Amino acid sequence: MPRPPGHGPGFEVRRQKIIDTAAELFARQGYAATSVNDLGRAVGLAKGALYYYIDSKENLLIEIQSRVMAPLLSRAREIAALDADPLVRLRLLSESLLTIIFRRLDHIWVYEHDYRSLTGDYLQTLLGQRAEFERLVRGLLTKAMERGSFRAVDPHVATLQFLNLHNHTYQWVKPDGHWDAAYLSRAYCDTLLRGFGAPGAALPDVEEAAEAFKRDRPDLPLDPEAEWRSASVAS
Amino acid sequence: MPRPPGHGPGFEVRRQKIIDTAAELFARQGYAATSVNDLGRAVGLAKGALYYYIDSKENLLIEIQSRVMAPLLSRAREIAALDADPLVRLRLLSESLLTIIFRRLDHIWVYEHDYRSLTGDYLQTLLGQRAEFERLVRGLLTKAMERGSFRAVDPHVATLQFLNLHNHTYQWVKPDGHWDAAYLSRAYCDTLLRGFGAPGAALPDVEEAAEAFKRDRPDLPLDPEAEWRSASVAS
Amino acid sequence: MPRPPGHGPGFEVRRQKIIDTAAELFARQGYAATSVNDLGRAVGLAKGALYYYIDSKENLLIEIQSRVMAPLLSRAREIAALDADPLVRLRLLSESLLTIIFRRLDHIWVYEHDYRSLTGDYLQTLLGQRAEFERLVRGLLTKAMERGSFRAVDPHVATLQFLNLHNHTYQWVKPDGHWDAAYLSRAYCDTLLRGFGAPGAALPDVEEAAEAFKRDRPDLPLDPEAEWRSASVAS
Amino acid sequence: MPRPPGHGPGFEVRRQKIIDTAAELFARQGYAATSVNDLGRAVGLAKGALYYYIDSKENLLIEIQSRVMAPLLSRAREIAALDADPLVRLRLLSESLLTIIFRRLDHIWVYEHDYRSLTGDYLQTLLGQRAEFERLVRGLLTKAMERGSFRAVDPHVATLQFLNLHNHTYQWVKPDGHWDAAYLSRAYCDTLLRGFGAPGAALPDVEEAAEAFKRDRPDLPLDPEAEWRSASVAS
DNA sequence: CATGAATGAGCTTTCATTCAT
DNA sequence: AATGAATGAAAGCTCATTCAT
Repeated sequence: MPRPPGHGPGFEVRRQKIIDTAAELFARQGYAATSVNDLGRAVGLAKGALYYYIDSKENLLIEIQSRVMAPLLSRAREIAALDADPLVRLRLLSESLLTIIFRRLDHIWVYEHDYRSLTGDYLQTLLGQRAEFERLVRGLLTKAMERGSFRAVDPHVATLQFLNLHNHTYQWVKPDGHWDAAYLSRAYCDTLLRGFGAPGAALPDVEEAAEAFKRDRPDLPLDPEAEWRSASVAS
Repeated sequence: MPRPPGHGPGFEVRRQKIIDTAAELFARQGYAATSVNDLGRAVGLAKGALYYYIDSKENLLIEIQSRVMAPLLSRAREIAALDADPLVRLRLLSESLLTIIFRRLDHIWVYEHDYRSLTGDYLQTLLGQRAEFERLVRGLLTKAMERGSFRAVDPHVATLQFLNLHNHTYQWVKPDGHWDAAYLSRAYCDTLLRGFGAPGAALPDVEEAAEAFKRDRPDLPLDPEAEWRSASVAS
Repeated sequence: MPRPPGHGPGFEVRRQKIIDTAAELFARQGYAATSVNDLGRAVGLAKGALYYYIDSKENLLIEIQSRVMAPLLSRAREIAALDADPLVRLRLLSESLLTIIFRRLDHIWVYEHDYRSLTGDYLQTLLGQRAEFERLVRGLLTKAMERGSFRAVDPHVATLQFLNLHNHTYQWVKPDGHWDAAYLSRAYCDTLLRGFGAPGAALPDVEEAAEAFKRDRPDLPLDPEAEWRSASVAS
Repeated sequence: MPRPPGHGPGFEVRRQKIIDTAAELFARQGYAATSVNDLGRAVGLAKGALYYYIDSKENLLIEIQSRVMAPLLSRAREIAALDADPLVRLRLLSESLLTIIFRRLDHIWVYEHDYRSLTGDYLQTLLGQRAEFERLVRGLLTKAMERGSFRAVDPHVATLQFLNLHNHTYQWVKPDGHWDAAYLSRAYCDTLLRGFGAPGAALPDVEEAAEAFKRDRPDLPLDPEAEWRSASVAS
């Protein structure tokens, strides 16, 4: 997103801080119920000054959506491409998704709640990205069925169960509670893998395999460096 | 909810129509983003005339929430009190919940999305009712564990999985699609009962038992007569 | 004020009741802050039915003003024309004015407070009537000076003192308190007659003379029959 | 009343101008009958911009009431505490009150007419301040009776006469007429002191004594510097 | 006589956005 | 880089009034 030329070094830092704060407010009060005034007060900047950093209120919403979508999709692509049992990949994908939810709960609230306030092109882009994520999940589930690990169920319905189970978590999770992403991911996958599992099939030790991957690549659930690289995600 | 005295016979009919329309608009655009003007245009009434039927915009939200909560909770209580295997009761509860979601998708959107726009007493009441529903689910899950049908898992986490799976459905379901509430309920419970099931336990034929109940009481998932009786739910 | 022809016998009764109630509400809440709805509720009539009896909200204000002005001015003319010492006539006029204030405090509130909400012709008429009342008072005061009962003071300023003293009473008087119109009138006139009195002049026993008049004509302060004859007052 | 931080130098000036204009409009049309739109038009500002300066319409009313009450009560306290004959103090208090009425006639209109539109805490505060003022007057009248300067009359009724006489002046006075506060005060006190005076008592030369005080303290009737300092009045 | 229903203008207030400085 | 000031549109809601029945 190109800016007018000649910005000082602090520009981007402050800009990111503003988006952070916006996510917090939008999550707490809703996008429509949060005023630009509220945001200005929260970041300690007069309304006029805010517009030096942001283009519009809707643009903030877009940025927040991107911040969720970009790392999520980039990690999902990577995990789906791993050379590992589909069950293990599902387990890793689950933890990656839950990790983002735990780390940036407010962004997720906005992502889940207010994406329908978006209009025009960006909404289309976003829906496309959501569809891609869904396809990645479905691909793994289908592979597990083909291998005989899972019963033959409608892959679409199975995918939606996977997504329901994970995506609704933001509604009640508390980031500083006594559960973490790894714990919940294990519990969810326990249910799903058994639930989808073919009657006779002996499921591999998914947990151990996932552990091994995470030992090698601690950034696998969520890259901490590029965490909020809001670079647009090529679809 | 008694109205000021002296309203003609058409009053209540039109009033219900207005609430219906409001649910539709709120679902599509969000509560905060829908103006009373929009609603007036949609029902073909000037803004002023609208207020002849409604008390306030927030009151519409309350009515919509009640229309979801009242039948849901009343049915849930009844099902939980049935003399049947907890697994069967879970299956019936699942279908009841999904039936409401299918029948009044727009109400559910509002119910799930905009309950945080409520203020004051009613919000407290609503949260209390949601908590009661959650307790009913947890009670059945716990009983299934005590009987040895389910593995010993954290009942709280199990409850949340049940709710995640069902409650997120509104996000993608299409009421006129090729799935119905019974089909989805079967799929969800297939996953959950197997997923939670104790390794050696032979699960009973839940589907057949549930069918029997529904044959006897076709209104069990959702009473069609009193469907939207928005009578307040005694807590 | 001619009505559409063919009104039943109860019409005028109910109409008067409505004006009474309006005066009560206007006095309590102010003319602008009282809605036609409030009035309807107070008289137990739907808004639509009200307009069968009244022409408009402003018209109510006019009627209330008339109900004060008509008896006040009619009595004032009569008293001013009496064959009696000007001091006695002032005393009788004072009591007449205070009697109206006590009897219809709410009308007086409206009269004093909201006459400026009137527009057009009627406001002019009303101001003319107020001026006439003022002239009657001034006439009596002037006569008292000419006779040497009063010091020579600016008659205009003296008149305004008389009016200030009486007309502001509505602000704090309580009709069911332990003072009545006669008591206050005596107190006010005590102050005024002594205050205006010429240094050497021996003031007559005004109280006794006034008593005599009232014995003969108990209706002198305020005609109870024609009390609210809202017939328009010829100016 | 500190404003949100960071207002330019012109802010307070314009703010005061707006309150002035509001007083003018409220006086002419009444508080309830004056719209924020009217006010905006009168000060040449769009409705939205007005709210940059004011908090609410009711707040304007509060400020106007304060502008009357604060200087009035502060001066009244000071005068009541003077070491002088109660009659002289009454004379000074009278002139102080009339001076405020002359100087800010529109504020007084609002003060007298629309105080009942106030709600909540501020109304209570205001009524308390009005009661205090009344107590100060009554105190002086009582002292004059104790000294034998005045006849023994009901102090409450005497107080109300003092207040009626002065407070109703706003109804007809014209600030640019040929009378001023000093003239009217002299006339009113002439009437009251003689009217209340004990039969045999030789009243001191109140006018001369009052003149002496005013020569020493030209700001005694009304401090011109802090004239509209709307600082809250400690009760 | 009286009602329920409707309207359109107006109310107070908040909003996202702009811009000269 | 940031501010104070301004705008015009729109928000939720109330109002006086009308009228078919």
